[in-house]
Formats: sequence, C-alpha cells, structure tokens
Amino acid sequence: MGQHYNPGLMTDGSRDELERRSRHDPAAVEPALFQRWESAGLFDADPKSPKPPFVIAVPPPNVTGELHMGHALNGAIQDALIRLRKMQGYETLWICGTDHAGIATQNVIEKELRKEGLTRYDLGREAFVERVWEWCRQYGAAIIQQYKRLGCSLDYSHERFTMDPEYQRAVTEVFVSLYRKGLLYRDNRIVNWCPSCASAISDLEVQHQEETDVLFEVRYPVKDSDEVLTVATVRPETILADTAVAVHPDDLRYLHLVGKTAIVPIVNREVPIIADDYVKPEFGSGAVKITPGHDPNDFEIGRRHGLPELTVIGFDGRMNDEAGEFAGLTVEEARRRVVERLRELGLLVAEKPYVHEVGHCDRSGDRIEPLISLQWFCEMRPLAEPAVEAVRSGRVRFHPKSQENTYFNWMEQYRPWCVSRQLWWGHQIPVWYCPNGHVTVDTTEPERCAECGSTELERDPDVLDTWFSSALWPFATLGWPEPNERLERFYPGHVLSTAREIINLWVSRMIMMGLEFQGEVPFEDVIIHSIIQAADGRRMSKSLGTGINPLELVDEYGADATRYGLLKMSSTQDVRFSDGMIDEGQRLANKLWNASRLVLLKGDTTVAPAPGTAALEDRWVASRVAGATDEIVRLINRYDFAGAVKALYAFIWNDVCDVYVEAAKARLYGEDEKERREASATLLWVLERMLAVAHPVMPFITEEIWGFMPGERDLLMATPFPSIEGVQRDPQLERRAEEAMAAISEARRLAGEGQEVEVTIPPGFLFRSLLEKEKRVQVVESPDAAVPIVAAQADRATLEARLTVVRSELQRARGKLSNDGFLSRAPAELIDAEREKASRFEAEAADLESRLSA
RNA sequence: GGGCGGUUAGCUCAGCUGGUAGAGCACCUGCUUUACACGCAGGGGGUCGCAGGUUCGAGCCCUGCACCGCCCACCA
Repeated sequence: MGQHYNPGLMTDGSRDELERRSRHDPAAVEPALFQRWESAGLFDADPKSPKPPFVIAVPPPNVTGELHMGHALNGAIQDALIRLRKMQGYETLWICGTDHAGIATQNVIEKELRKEGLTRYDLGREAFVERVWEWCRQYGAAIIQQYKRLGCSLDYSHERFTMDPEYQRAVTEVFVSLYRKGLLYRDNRIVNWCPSCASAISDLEVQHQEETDVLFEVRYPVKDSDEVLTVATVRPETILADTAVAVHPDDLRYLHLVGKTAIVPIVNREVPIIADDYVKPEFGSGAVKITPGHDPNDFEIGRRHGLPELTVIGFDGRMNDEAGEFAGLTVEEARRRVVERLRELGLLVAEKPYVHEVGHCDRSGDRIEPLISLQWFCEMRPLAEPAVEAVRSGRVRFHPKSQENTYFNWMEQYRPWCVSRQLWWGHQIPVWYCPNGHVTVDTTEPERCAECGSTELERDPDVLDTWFSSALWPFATLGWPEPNERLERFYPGHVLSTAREIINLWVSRMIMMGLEFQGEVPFEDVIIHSIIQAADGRRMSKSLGTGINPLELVDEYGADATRYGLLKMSSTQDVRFSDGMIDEGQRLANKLWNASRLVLLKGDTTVAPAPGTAALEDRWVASRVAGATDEIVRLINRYDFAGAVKALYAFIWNDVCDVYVEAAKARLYGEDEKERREASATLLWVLERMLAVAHPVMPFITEEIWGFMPGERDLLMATPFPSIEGVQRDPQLERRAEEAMAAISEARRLAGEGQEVEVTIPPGFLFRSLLEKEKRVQVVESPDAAVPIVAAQADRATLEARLTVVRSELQRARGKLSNDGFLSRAPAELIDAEREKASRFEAEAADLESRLSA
C-alpha cells in the first residue's frame, strides 16, 4: 500500500499522451491499471488492521460458470460498495471463490464423457471424481479472471472453493453437529426424483411449469356391487401402483361405499375405499385414486391410512418389475399401453385436455418423478425460527424490504429439507453403516462401528446438496472451524448482494447456519438486485439466444462504461437491457477524460488544488461538489445505485462541465495571471474531487486520470474519500445559480430566434461570462435589479402569444388564491409562492399589454 | 390457488413523507467555439393502464378491473 508511481509534476510524457488522445480508449489501459492495484496489494485485507472491517462474501459462481449479465451487475454493485468503503477508511474484504455446484458440474463432465462414448460408471466413482477435479484445475474458475476484467476488487489471494479440504472439513463438522442435535435424520419418504440426474432434489430445486396433459377418467368397479367409481388421472400408468380410492368424508354420494373394496383395473388389485379430507368433492367425480408410491399427496394420505406403498416406476424412469407386463417400458410408453388396455376393457370414460403445473428439475429440465426413497433430511423448524426472528427484528434487512415476504413465506413452512444427492461429485455424507444396521457419524473415518464395534463399515455413498455447503460460505471461507484471526475479524460480514431467485435457496440458509454455528447473522443488509432481461423483455438465456455477454460489452465500451450502465439499469425489479445505458457510461467516461485534459493541459498545474473563495462561481462549484458528494454517498448507503449514478452524471456533466468549466474559461484564457491561477486551482480541486467520487463506479478511468494529476499521490483506490467537512455549502448561492442559468437559457432561446436580447443582471450574477459569449445578447448590470431580467425586441405576434400564456397562468394562480380550502390548508410557503407567481404574471401581463398598445 | 412487483414522452427508466410531470436515447433547429461531434445551445413530444373514491389539491393515498413479470403452492 502507499505505492507512489507518479514522480511529481506532470511529466512531458503525460502531457504528450493527454494531448494525443482526445478520445478515451479503455481497452488499451484497463488491464494495466488492474495490475497496478493488484501489485500494490490493494485487494488484500489485513486482519491486524485497526480500521473497522467491511465484508462482503461474493455469491460463489459455479466453478464451471461463465460471467453473465447477472454476475456483472452484481459485481458492479459489490465493487462500488467495497471501493467506497475502502476509501472511507474501512478494512474491506470481498471474499472470493467458486462453488463446486454438484449436479451442474457433474453434468458437464458426464457430457464430456459421453462424447468419448463413456459413462461415469465406466470410470467408477474414484476415477470419475478425479476427472472432475482434473477439469476444475484445468478449466475451472475462469470466471474469477473475468471478474478481474470488470475491475472487481475481490480478495483474489484467498480464493476459496467449496471442495477445498478445509471447506470439506467445515461441511463435515456441520453435518455431524446437526446430526448429534437430532436435526438430521434418514427416512424413507417420497422425494422429487430427477431421472436424468439420477438423484433426489429438494423442493426448492423443482421448477413448476404449466403444461397441457390429458386428463383421463377411469372406472373402478366396486367389489360385490354394480356400482363403479370414476376417478381422474393424468398419469394412468400409476394405476398399477394404486392402493386405495378416496372420497371426502362428507360426500353423501359416496358415504355408503366407504369401507368397501374397489378393484383397480388391469391389475385387478382389491383396494379399500377410504374417506379423507384431502379430497375435493367438487373436483371431477369426487373420487380419487391413491398412489402413495408416486404422488406426494397420496403419500401423505397413505401414511395417514396405513396403506401399502407400491412402486412401479424405477429410479431410471422406466417401469420396474412390479409393473408386470409393462416392465421395462418408459413412463410414456407405459402410459400409452395402459390407456389402450383401459379402452379395451371399456373402463376409459373420457379424455380431456388438462392444463396444470408440472414440476421440472431446475438443472436438467426433466419432469420430476415423485418416488419413495431413503434419503437424509434436515429438520428445519429449530434452524428456521431464529432466522425468521433475525429478519423480523431487523438484524438482517432486505433491500427492497418487500423481498422479506419471499423469505417469510418460505421459511415459515418449516418443511424438511432433503439434503442427500445420489451423485459422486460433492461432499460425501460422513456416515458409515455396519452389517448389523448400526449407524456411525463422525468427522473422521471411524475404524469400527460406534455401537457394535464391527470393522466392516461402509460409507454412505451419497453426497450433500450443494446448497448445504454454500450455506456455510460466509464463515467456512474464513477458515472455520479452525479458530483464526481472519474469522475473528471478518465474521460477521455486512452486505450480501444477490438476485431474488436464490433468497430461499441460499440467503435463508446462510442466515440459519450463521446463527447456528457462529451465533450471529452473517450479514446485516441483503441487496436484492434487479434481473436484467433481454431487450425484448424475455429472459436472457443462452439457449434462447437472448443472452448478451458482458465481456463483449467490456471489450466494446470498456469496463467503466459497462459498470456504469449496469448500475443505471439496476433500479427496479426487472429491467430490460438497453445498450443506451452503457453508451451513456461510455460518453460520461469520455467526458471525464476530456474535462481532465482541459484542466491539466490548459490550466496552470503548478498551483495547489484548492477551491477559490473570491469568485462567486468558485464558491458555487465548491458548494456543488459538497452537495453532490453528500448526495451520492447517501444514495449508495441506501443501495440506490441507479440514483447514485444518475446524480454522478448530473454533477459531472451538467454542474461541472456545462456550467462551471465553461464559465471558468474566461478566467483560464484571460489576461489576468491571478485569476488564471485561481481558476486553475479550483479546477484542479474539482477534478480531484470528481475523480474520487466517481471512482467506486468507474474505477479505471478515474485511476488513470489520477495518474496524470500533479503532485505525489497514492493510487486513487488507496486514497481517502474526500471529506466535505470544511467545504462551504451555500444553498442560497445555488439557488441564485439556478436563477442565473434560467435567465441565460431564456436569453439564448430568444437570441436563437434572431431577436436582440438585453439582459439586466443584478450585482453578483454568477455566470456573466456565459452571457457575454452569446451573440445578439447585451448585458447590462444594474444595482437595482433583484433578479436577472431578460427582455427582447419582439414582433407583435410573439408578444401576443406570450400574453396569452401569461394570462392563463395568471388566471390559474388567481383561482388558486381565491380557493378557501387552499388558503386554509396548504402550507404557507406554497401560498406565498403562489402569490409571488401571481404578482409576477400580473406585472408581465401589464408590461406586454403596454408594449402591444404602443 | 396465494403473495409480491410493474403499467409515466417513440424507447429505457426516475419521480423522496400527496402541491401545476423529469432524465438519457431517438427526433427537429442552429453551431467546423481554441477539453470533448462519444460535443455545445435551443426546441417539439405525456388526459402518468382503466373506472370509481378520499382531498382545497393525486402519477403519488383507498377500492375495483385489465394486462405484464416474478416468487411460492400437494387439488387428482
């Protein structure tokens, strides 16, 4: 830190470079600037630093991932925060790393194998896992390099991976601890089975999509009777696994049948007719077939009524031996054949199109097959309750706050979390079984069974849900469970920024695990940023071809412009991508570059940067610097990045460049040496401030220009954020400036129409030099004038048109002032303003009338 | 089915605790001004989704409706 790279006053080399480049060229300089920061060690956090810590843990991207728009936006947000806090004097740490992403990564490698004509079973578990590691070492974490291109100040020297040995230790520790508390248990339950992943997945990994299926109505004969029950199903193949027919207990139509026996078609199984509240009498015929083995609802009913749980569909998505003549068929084939048979038997009553929501695996897109299997579950209630409380009490705050509903909605259901996955890539469950059916759970591999001492132990082959390990991210990345100073210093963190789709999947679980294992919430503020859609409003996705690669934007516009544009787009819930925003960023960067060229090439760079106190315009710009700095920091503190970026733009472009710099030119190019020095000093000071305030958003160009500034300086990234204490704010002066600018605009408009304009300015008019530049504008200073007065030599038609406008304005103001309600309830200032308006219009109308009659 | 959010200028979006609608882009008209044409100055363009209500006053508050998006959800 504190590395000086600028030898002193601006060198001739810098001068030449500034003169040569009237356009800023980001691609040429950004990588080198990044290098400077990196070699100066500015990304490392020092646990021994006396500064207060500020910590963000990056949502770890998938190790196989590529930087997409969401990453880029989130990177821009987090980096703006980290850089601002660093400049504000915090010891900042932006935790860096990647996620092993069990299913997703395993799928990538399996796909590779398939190209070689192999499956993972050909390799065997050990070799397969080694192959995944090999892949990760060779191609993995490319995304981390891409974050560098964006300029993100992550702590690259402590990059973590959720499969690191230390991280694995943390996961094991957590598993064992939760098991010993009785929160993890193994059970045979119905789970969401993804046939192509060949694994169970949790409820949250199921995506519901609307699909049109056929609803079949099928007759089930009632034994020893002429009656039949008609049931409806979209999955006729599961008829083979039916173990009951259910009706509602209050349904008078079927009351007499409850307790009797129905005959399942095709298999001719005799099953009980039961009564259960779950059945909706108004749906279809009011009778339901019950298949505990293949439907989550039926499973619950089955457990309530002690029904057998038959399974006809296997884990491979094909019909198993229980399906008799249908064994070996795929589900779809079986469905067709079963329907055929029903038709032959004359038991098929109807086939209707039926639109409903169907679960799909969020990784493979396959339709979920609900199947009964032996899995590990996590009991949520004891973990979720304190986590809910943490948000209710405000220890964790969501931004925007409305997103807390998403969190509460899910959390308060306390549904068991299926944590085991039938994969090979991931954290293998630390559980060993002996032949006597005993279970040994330990952080290290046991030599013998904890109960019977048997040495014939077999480890549970399953791995844990990826989200189980990422739930530990905020502290496992800091070396937990090993006590150490980084953990001590940098937990808990402060901010988490992510998209809303993983609030329940990830954010909620980090809060739970943080509270459970550290006793403290992992962060205080959760920023839920917008999702950037494609320009046509569709989801940005590779497969739809609607994706835009942020790295291409960086190449084309530069990282600064891209970051600016993304932050500008980050405001609302969902935004459509518009390259206009990035364009705006590019233009702003260029503006900054050229304004700097003016200050550094045309000004006197031997003077010390300082705001002038003599000239009104210098005092005004100082006031604006203080105001804008304050406003921008305030907006970032509220996580309103779009607002902050907008304020930054207005400050740089309008206040500084359009108004101040233009006005200062008169002194800069004038004869008076003293004025020239004063203007230069103020310009340098403004530039310095402007660069610092813009740095969190546009780190590269600000750092580059900083390098051209005279004097010995640290890198801008390591420079303290400029304090506005001691900088005079002057609201009255700012108001007068607005008034002056309005008068100038008016004069310009009239002069533009070809009229001769006379502007009477009061003493202390701010931007006289701007007026004096204008053609056809005559400036008259009058000690009597209270406000600038713009008068023009106008033709009759112009005067008449203006009179019409003024009269209607006057009428409106008068109407308001004669409204009792307004006078009695409106605030006093408003009424005063209205009175003032009325009298001004009155005077103008009189003036116009007299000129017209003359 | 439940919840959340959106509907403001041709486009992308701002609009704080209710006080006569804003920005950028695009468009039109002038500027070969010595930082910048990725520029400067000026201008046109909106009955703020629809219908009611509260209020002296509503884009902002209330009710209902329509459409869009997202999250959650076990109705065969």
